[in-house]
Amino acid sequence: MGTSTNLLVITADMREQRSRVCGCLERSRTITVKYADLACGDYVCGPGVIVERKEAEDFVSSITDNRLFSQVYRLKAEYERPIIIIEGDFFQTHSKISPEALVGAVSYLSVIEGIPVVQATDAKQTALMLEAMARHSQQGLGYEVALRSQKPKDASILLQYIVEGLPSIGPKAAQNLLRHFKTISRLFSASEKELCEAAGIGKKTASRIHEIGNLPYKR
Amino acid sequence: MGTSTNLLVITADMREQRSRVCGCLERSRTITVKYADLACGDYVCGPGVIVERKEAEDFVSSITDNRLFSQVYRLKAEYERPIIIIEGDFFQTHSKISPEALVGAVSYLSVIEGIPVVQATDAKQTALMLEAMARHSQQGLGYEVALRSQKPKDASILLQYIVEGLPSIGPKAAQNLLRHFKTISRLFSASEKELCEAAGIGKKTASRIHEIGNLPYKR
DNA sequence: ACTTCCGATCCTTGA
DNA sequence: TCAAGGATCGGAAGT
Repeated sequence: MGTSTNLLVITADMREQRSRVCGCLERSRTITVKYADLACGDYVCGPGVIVERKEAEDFVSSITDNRLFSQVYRLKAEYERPIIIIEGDFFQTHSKISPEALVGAVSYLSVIEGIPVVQATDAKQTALMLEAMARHSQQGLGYEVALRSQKPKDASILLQYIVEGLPSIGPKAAQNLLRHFKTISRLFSASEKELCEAAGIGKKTASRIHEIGNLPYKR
Repeated sequence: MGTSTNLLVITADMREQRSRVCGCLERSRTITVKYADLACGDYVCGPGVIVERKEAEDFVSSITDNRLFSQVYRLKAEYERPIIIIEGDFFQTHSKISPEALVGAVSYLSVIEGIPVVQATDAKQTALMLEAMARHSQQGLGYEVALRSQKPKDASILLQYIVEGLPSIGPKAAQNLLRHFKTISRLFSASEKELCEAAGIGKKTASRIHEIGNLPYKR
């Protein structure tokens, strides 16, 4: 078919510049690679399409140390269609993580977060995949793309994120505190006794929170 | 064991009944397998979650004879969240299809259709995956993922860490804010104008901080 | 992601 | 009514 006309652009994160994937992409005739400092993700393949590329080892360790989940949170906040590409076989890493955890992670991403998880065998295949994604998202396939609707960006999750910074406060306690005090400002002006009134917050936790809120910064 | 309470149901298509996948599923303690004549797809893992399972060879031939696309159409028409599981390595089939076409198909499914394409090595892994998907779609995670982890222990660093949770506030700005206000409590009770007095904080950042500190939590 | 472990919270008892 | 005990929840750390 009388081919294509428009130039395809992929914007890659600076840190990926020296990767084999970028090497392959730059060799491609149909793709122009640009570089930028991306706040999250590694490759922008088209409007709203962000790809986070992870080598198998890195995928596994990002599960282990919780990086994956905060990354997903940011990807979803900034782009319509985040995609994760895993390079290599993550069941074959030398980590002691259980297979259930790996399967669970993929299921979590697909079912709960709605993020496609694509597996590639090597950098070359990743590059090929990125190229196809760029083509699809920039030129479409002849008809309009029906993207799943994205939830309106939720500021409440941001508040929770901040409150979770407090020691011994996880997601549950953060939600309870915010439900009770409504705003962060009020949360930090509350007395120890008032803090106890929030569900799940006892004397001990209350005093810890209060202490930190009023602890003078030394430096 | 005390685990869960509600049992998980997966509805499989009749034609899958004698497959190894169903064998594995039926052996599972947590899953109940039911059978039905499904109009499309192979496994219903939860409300709106349909899985189409394809062995590598079948995946490839479904591309060449265009079956894949009509199947996807039906899956999307009937279910909220279609997922495709490919069993085996589809780059290793005996078909003459080009790698580009394979990669292109996966990209199409992910980018344009928003359908996760999950690769499994064998029937057992497929079963494991189905189980996780059933659990996630029927019961959710069962817990909440922590937005932040590895909180620092040292007091001053902790304060900085908390303040860094604010959007567009990095280490530098956090330090400046804390030096100026000394405590988190005061920082969050400050007015917009007062916030500007801290080094490196302009009108825009100040208003952002103030906004977040007084933003009511919705949930 | 999952599992395990431990401390904090909450709930019941019983004096 | 309140303190002591145990059941439960939630956070943190490890795989």
